[in-house]
Amino acid sequence: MKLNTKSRYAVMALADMSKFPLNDPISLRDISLRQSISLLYLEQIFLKLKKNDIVKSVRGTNGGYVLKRDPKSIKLSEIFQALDQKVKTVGCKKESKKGCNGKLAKCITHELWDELEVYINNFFENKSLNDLLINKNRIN
Amino acid sequence: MKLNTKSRYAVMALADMSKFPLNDPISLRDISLRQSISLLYLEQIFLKLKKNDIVKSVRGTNGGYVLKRDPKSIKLSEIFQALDQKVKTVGCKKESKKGCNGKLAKCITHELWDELEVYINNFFENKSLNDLLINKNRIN
DNA sequence: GTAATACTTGACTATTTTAGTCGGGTATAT
DNA sequence: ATATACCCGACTAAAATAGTCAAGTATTAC
Ligand code: FES
Ligand code: FES
Repeated sequence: MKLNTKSRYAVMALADMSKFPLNDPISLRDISLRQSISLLYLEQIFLKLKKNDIVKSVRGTNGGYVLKRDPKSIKLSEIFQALDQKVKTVGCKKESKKGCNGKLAKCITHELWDELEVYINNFFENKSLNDLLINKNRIN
Repeated sequence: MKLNTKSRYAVMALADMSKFPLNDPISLRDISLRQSISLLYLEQIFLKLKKNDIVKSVRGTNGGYVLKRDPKSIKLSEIFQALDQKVKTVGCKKESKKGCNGKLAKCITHELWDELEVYINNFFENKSLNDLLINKNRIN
């Protein structure tokens, strides 16, 4: 089980932003330099964050992105969702009656994996952007 | 975040086995048929389970695999480990002093991802094969 | 003793996913 | 005007996944 870079970078970038005065637009270029994330990749990521109302954009010189809400109210689960990222531990389609084996009942392990999915989603549900900043006295 | 089929099948196959009288060898062919998992793939999986002392093999006619220990004592974490499967949510090498950004300190989000890793591993650590069988009255 | 069953092992491969890049935009402040 | 910075779709190299294949060996049943 691996976490992909897109989600990781998204959280990293947003965490970076929330260390600065809110309402001040922050350019992706700055984030890119500070966090060593490819600018072009960040653009892709932020487009999705914007579409999902997590940030808003300010165009033109001195433009950039601004957090749309208080970091306290931005849950990690929202960020993941914004990037179309899902925790998928079951092998079947949840909506379907069929199991991962193609048969008409769910397999022996279905319940287990479902439980795991809920368990992991819980983690994301209970973390806000703000929770990352408790250590305000860090350098990076 | 996705779970791969190898881990999923491994647990499924072992769960299948633990529903039958222990000490009776069960052939992969049977498991393959019952659980609709490719026989050739199962062979690959069981080789690793064997190397990691989770099952033992009995060759020849009426042979198959036998659980080496009580299902109560086989933790999911062991099964995953046997298949070289790791939960990896951090972007960096844990042992290294460097962060995922190549810099000399760990990044802003490192602690978060590390926490998540521990959290997920906990789930696997606290589940045994036996926990899957509480519903003994299932068909599949 | 020979056939059938079933494990053993390493190598190989198609497909999918990931982790980005590229090109050509548009809007805004100075 | 011009530089900055967001916007957007399409593209691609590389890695991971999900298997398959070939060529065995050991054991039991007849
Ligand atoms: S995981 Fe849902 S049926 Fe197997
Ligand atoms: S995840 Fe470890 S340094 Fe970024």
